[in-house]
Amino acid sequence: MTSYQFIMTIVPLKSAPSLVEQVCARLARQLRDEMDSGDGRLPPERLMAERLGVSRTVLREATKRLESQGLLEIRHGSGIRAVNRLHKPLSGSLSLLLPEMAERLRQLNETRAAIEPEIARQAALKAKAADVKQLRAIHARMTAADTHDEAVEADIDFHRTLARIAGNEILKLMLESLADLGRESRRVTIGNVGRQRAIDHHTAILNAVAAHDAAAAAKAMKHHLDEATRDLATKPKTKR
Amino acid sequence: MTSYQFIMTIVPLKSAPSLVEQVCARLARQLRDEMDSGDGRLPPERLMAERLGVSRTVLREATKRLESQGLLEIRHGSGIRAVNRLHKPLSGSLSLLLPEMAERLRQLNETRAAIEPEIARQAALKAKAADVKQLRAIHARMTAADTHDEAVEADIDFHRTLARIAGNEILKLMLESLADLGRESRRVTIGNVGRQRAIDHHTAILNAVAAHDAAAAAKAMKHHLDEATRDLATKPKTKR
DNA sequence: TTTTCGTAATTGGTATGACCTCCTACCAAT
DNA sequence: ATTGGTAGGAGGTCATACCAATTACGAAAA
Repeated sequence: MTSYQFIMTIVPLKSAPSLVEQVCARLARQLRDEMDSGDGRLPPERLMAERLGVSRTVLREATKRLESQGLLEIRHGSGIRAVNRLHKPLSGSLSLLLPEMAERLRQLNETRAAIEPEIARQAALKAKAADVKQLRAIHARMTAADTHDEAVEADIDFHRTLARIAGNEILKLMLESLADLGRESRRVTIGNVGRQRAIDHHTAILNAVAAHDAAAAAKAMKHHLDEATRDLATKPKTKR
Repeated sequence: MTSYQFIMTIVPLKSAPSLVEQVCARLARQLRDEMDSGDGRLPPERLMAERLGVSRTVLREATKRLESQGLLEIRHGSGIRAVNRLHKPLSGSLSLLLPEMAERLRQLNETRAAIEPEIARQAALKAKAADVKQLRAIHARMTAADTHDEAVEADIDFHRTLARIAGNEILKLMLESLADLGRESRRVTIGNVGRQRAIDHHTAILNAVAAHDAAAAAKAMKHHLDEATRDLATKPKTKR
């Protein structure tokens, strides 16, 4: 056995995690373990740093990172609180990846066409009575909306609730991440002319979900998105 | 007009962005504009801080955030360089959302079943000769793989390349983000028994893409993923 | 008693300087 | 040509001081 062979079996040492990394991991773990407690307010920076035995610099860098990950909200003068905005990082990535609006919308619709029929299908398989009731309430809200913003929020809420019912956290997170990207295009797809049709589409989807008809739900969702894609293709005057 | 009506039209002031936010935006913009220059090395922290007219504290917090977003890599003692790891944030979110392994795999497969047939379909519509040639090379690599790790990398590369060919950055990013989640499950799906079958499935997908048969590509991919899901359901002994 | 105003206290944001620790480049010795 | 040692560069951490936004509280006015 030569000395080279001995050296080749030595595994490279892994560098020790920095204090910032350690504090991040610690805080993330605590956030998960105590996620239902109180109003989510965290102690002040200075106190947390002291308790963890690190400098305020380390604590600040750690909290900044967790803010970036969508786990914390930091407010100047108010304090830090726990939030659940895990879609935020992907929204950020997508904005960086696709700065050009037209191409962003094209890819967005293509992506939605891939995932939302499956979401609708799963929702139809899994919906309970309370779920259907909630969908109807949102649907009524969208029907009764007085302003465009109200209609947009109801529309997004409808889709979001389907994702929740579908029970797949990954798809739900993806849809949530896409929501901000798609907000502007809804000005076209559910403007005065398109809104009634969107409402009709939602009705078909809702009925299929209530009836636990997975195939019909997927089909209705696909139809809804195909029509929206067509709208956007024929009305290129969306504002930036 | 009452004074209340006047007050109701006053829009709340938006707080000025902090220096950290401004530096983040500035650096992100510069990273995008100069993304092809050199080895991606950024100047030292102290120098960047001086040039931007801010303290090193602000610069550090900003770079930490950009690291968290997958745009930078920071190495103690070596410096900071630009990277493209936009999938990193979503990978992180997913790990936080789904700590439990079995449920993570179930949802992962469900998600892949939604998006990968569409990726295969688009790839079939858009593939050029060079794309097909690349897929064949990867395929040959997977066929000839001596170790499990080689096979896994080739498998992931095959799927990743289909996503690139498909030309949808959103779907590509999502698939990239899922790759780490799915690495362990491939120990089952392309272990010694399953590998030949996975290779056969890839062959069918590759042939459909080469023939620009979108429907066949989507169908072959769906079949591939359904079989993988079945494998995982019958072999629950995946290691943590 | 209720409402409004002013101020102190709290809490995050920024700057500075010092020092520690890891990594790289370079020179001297073998 | 190779190896070992060291200086210098670059990120990591700490402490302190001060700035800026928000909240809480007490006093004054209605």
